[in-house]
Order: sequence, then C-alpha cells, then structure tokens
Amino acid sequence: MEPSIRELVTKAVQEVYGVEVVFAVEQPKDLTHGDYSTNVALILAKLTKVGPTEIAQKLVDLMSTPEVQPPGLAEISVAGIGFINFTLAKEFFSTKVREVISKGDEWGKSSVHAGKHILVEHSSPNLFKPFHIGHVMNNAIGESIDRLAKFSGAEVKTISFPSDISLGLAKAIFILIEKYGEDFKPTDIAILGDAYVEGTKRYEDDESVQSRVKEIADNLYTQNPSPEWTMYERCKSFNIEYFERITARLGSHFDDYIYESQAGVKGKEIVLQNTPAVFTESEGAIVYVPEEDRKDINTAVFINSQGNPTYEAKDIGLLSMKFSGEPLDFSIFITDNQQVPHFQVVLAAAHKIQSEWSEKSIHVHHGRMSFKGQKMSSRLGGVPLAETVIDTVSEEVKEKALRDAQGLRPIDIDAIAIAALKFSILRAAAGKDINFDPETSLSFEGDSGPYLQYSTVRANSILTKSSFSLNTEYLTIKEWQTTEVEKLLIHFPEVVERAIQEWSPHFIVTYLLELAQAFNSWYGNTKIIDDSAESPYKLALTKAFAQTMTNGLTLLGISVPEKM
RNA sequence: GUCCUUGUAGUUCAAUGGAUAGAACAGGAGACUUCUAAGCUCUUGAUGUAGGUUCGAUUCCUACCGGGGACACCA
Repeated sequence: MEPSIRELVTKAVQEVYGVEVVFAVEQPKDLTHGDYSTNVALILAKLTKVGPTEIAQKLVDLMSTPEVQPPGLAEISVAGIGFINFTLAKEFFSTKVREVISKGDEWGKSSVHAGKHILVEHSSPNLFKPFHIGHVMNNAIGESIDRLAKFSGAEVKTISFPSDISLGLAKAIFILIEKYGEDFKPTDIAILGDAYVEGTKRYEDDESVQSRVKEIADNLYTQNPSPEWTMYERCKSFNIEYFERITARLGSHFDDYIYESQAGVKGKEIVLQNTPAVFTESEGAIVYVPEEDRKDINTAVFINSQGNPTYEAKDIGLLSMKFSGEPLDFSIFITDNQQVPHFQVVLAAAHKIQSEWSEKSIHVHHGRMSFKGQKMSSRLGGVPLAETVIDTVSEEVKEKALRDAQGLRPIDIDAIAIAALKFSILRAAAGKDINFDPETSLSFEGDSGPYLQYSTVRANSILTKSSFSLNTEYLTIKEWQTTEVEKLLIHFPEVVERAIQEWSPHFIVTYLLELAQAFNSWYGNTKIIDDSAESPYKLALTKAFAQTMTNGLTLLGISVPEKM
C-alpha cells in the first residue's frame, strides 16, 4: 500500500505545485492517526511560504476524488500541524490477512537485493579461547543479519574467520605440553582456555618461557612436523568441533571457513606487492600511512620487522579471499566496535589496492558486553562461558515449567533460554554496549524473548484447538471493527525492509513487541473460538498473527516452542 | 594529548528533523472465575549542561561535563 500512496501524493503535488519533493510516507506513531501518514505539506510549506494545513487541504481535496484513489483507501484527512493521514478500508485488512496466510513462511520477504550475492562473516572465534558470552553477542547479531540478508532475496554465503595462529596460541601449547605431556588429547575446552590464561601469565615474567614459546610459535607458523605441531592440530580440530556444536545450538551454520593462517600468507604477499605503491617501509616494518586529510585514522603496521603479517595484513588477505570467488555485491562482516579504528585503516589501504574491497564491504559493529559492570577479557579468565550461561538459564526455564505443572520438551527449554539471551542482545540498536547481568538482563516477563514466544505459542494453541483452515469463508463478515493487530500486521514487510536497509535487527524486535502486545490485549478481551459469524475471521487473524511472529522471530534466530 | 563513539524515567531499552518523548522491569492499584496468568487493565516517573540552526530539535552544529574505544610492530 505504501508505494501506491506515495504515487498518489507525488501526482497530486506535481499537479498543484509542479515540483518534485522528497517526503516520507510512514506509519504514524499513534495508530489513531491512521494507517499511513505523510509530511509532504510540511516540506512544501518551507518551499512555498504557505501554511502547511492550507497546502495539506488542497492536496487532500485533489486526492479524495474516487477516480484517482487506489483501492483499499477509506479516508484521507488533514491533521495536526499539517500531516496528511490515510486510513485504509476494513476490506483491505481482511484481504491482507488472507495474503499473510497464503504466503506463509514467505510473508514479509523482500526483494531489495534480489539476484545479488552477499557474503556474511560473523562469530569468528579465537581458537583456544572458549566461546564466552561476548561471542554470543556477535553470533546473535551476525546470525540475524545473515537471515535478513537471505530474506532480502539475495544469494547468501556465510563464513567464519577463525583465528588459528598467534603467539598466544603457542603459549597455550607450551602449558599443555608441560602439564599433560606430548600425547595430551583435549576433552574439554576449559582445559585449553585455562592453558591460554596460564600461558599468558607465565610468558610475562619468565624469559626461559618466552624463548621456548617463540620456538613453538616458529614451528606452528612454519607447520614444522614436531610434537607441538601435532598437538596443535589435535587441538584445532577439537576446537572447530566445539565451535560448531555451540553455534549450532545457537542456530547458526557456516558454509565455509577462512583461517587466519591462510589469510596471513595471502595478506603478506599482497602487502609486499603493493609496497611502495600503497605501503611504506618504516623502522624495518611495512606500514600504511593515511592521507593528510584523514585525521580520523592512524598509521598501522601491516608487516612487522620480523617479516610476519599482523592482524592488518591478515585482514587484507581475508578481503582478497572473500572477493576471489564468485562476484560479490556486498561483503558484510560483524565485529565489536573496539575494532572500528582498525578496519578504517584496513579499508583505507584496501581501497588503494582494489577499490571494490572497501566499496562493497559493510562493517556492522556492535557494542561490547560487560559482565556485571566488569570489562571482560578472555585472556584473564573469569568470563562466563556461553554454554554455562545457556545451561543455567535452561535450568530456570525448566523449574518454571515444573512450577506451572507443564511438561516441556528439552528442545523447547533450550529454545526459551536462548530466546531470553538473544532478545537481551537484539533489542538494542547495535553499537551500544550492553551491561550483561543474568539476574536482570534475562527476563521471562514483559519485553522479553519468552514473551514473544509465549504470545505465538498461545495463538498456535488456539489454532490447533479450532482446526483452522484457510478455506473457511471468513471474508464475508459484516460487523467488524478493525483491530490494532491487523493495523500492525500490514506493516511487517516495511519493517523487514528497513531492518535490511540498515542491517539492524532491533527494528524487528521493536515491531514484534508491539504486535505481540496488540494481540495479547485483543486476546484478553475477545473470545476467538465461539459461535459468532466473526469467529472464522478471528481465527484467520490469529493465524496471520502467528505467522508474522514466526517469520519475525526466525529473522532474529529465535525459534518457537511447541508448548510453553 | 589527538581522533572516534556514547549520554532519554530508579533500572534496561525505543523514538527516518515532526503530532501528547513510547515500552518493559521495579513501586502502587485492579479485573477475570472464558480458548495457556511467561498474560490483561489502570497508575507514579525522563531527554547531562550551555548556546546555535529551524515554522519545529532526543535527533543536526559548537563548546563543556560524564561513560566507552583506538592511537605502529597483540588479535
């Protein structure tokens, strides 16, 4: 409906004022103002120096003639300081309800990026560091953006970029060999994480440890067959399995991995090829010096004086590998915003090597998660692990379900716990820090993941009881007061589109909350299954609601339990 | 010190330059005896400070104050 209203307004403006202006057609904040509204008169007022209400009235008069109006429009009116409000006919809503049901899982799907190829990189783990609550934040946002990309009509490939080689990793290997011997086989990620932490400490204040660790690092970088290399390979495959298990539990799947070790080799090669064209030598290292007018970025080392690629060069290698496959339209990557300055330098340098590397890259950055006010550092330990948090929350869910004397499937318990967790992350506009406190951040009541699930489950339960089918003739209802549920329902595709345009899942969250509230309020005051003539339509509306919720939750990476 | 980013009820979060700044939690009150009470209804309460641009500023600009981050061989 939004496009045809836009067209109607554009034509009217053209006719009266003979100009083209940029204006908004949007859902008013207050539903009583109508289903759509435009600020075009306010914009024109500036141009023509005429009062906005006068302009609005002129346009409304012109648009109100039946010949020019698109079907489904019931009323156009001037309101407030000069807004033009559009109210839709109830037939429009009932037709839409039918459309929602027949489209099913495709309802709300956009075509803004139809035919395009998008690469999404997220959840990149540092092998040997356990997957902690901060990684869950990256995963939740990344997974949702991945799903939004798929819902945009594009062909999407999802990858992860594990950090599999570093000095820190050699420190962990050192501890493992010392403590457990060369034949150690990893069975628990915590042992590796502890080794990492211990290695970091030991390295700091012991020179003999330092030289031994560097020796190990050399063997790892050169893939030299040695006890530490064998140990490293065992640990690496164990870690990848661990990573896949935990991300699968969170609902993610990766098509491919690009390892930092590969990207490092590639990156070094590219940086050397582009020296001195792009990079310059300085103090034995190879650095990128930004342009004079780029005060916002710093000089950065790409290859250190030992000749090893740094993080910066690895990212150049990563870019080259991302773009070496089939042609890409966008390459989206998700990190926390601590890394923003780093990527500004990398992309500035990348632009000079291959301009599409920076032009087609989209860096989505989110805030960081602090834990009960404490900054988190996986090197120092003390950070809650993802699995521990999920398990703890799952226990609470289970207890609550028992109190309510309900049996829940284990898979549903997990789904509810994960919904609570993901919701606490996705509800906020990305970019802001989240202070995570399991006591207060994870709620099952009010604005929460479980609230959204519960509303959907309840609707589904009614549908099961009623044996609803789409064939029911529900469009013939006479007495019907359009509800807030329908009024919100029709805007789902616009919300999805905006979330895609801005790569911001939180628009979906905000919308689903509003929708669920509208439904729960309606549910509380209406009997849906009854003998009235409206009952089939009420069931259809319930179905359309459940479908919209399910589609929206899917975009957030949250699944809907069978019961709760 | 330079640059980036952020500041909204007691708390956690919303609000493409527009209509009366919305929710939830916490606090207070209530309904139901009806399809799932993880629900519904009512209620108390907020834009860091000072200027500026605009018909109109939480939103844009400037300064200050308070968080967070980056500043060359870690990732």
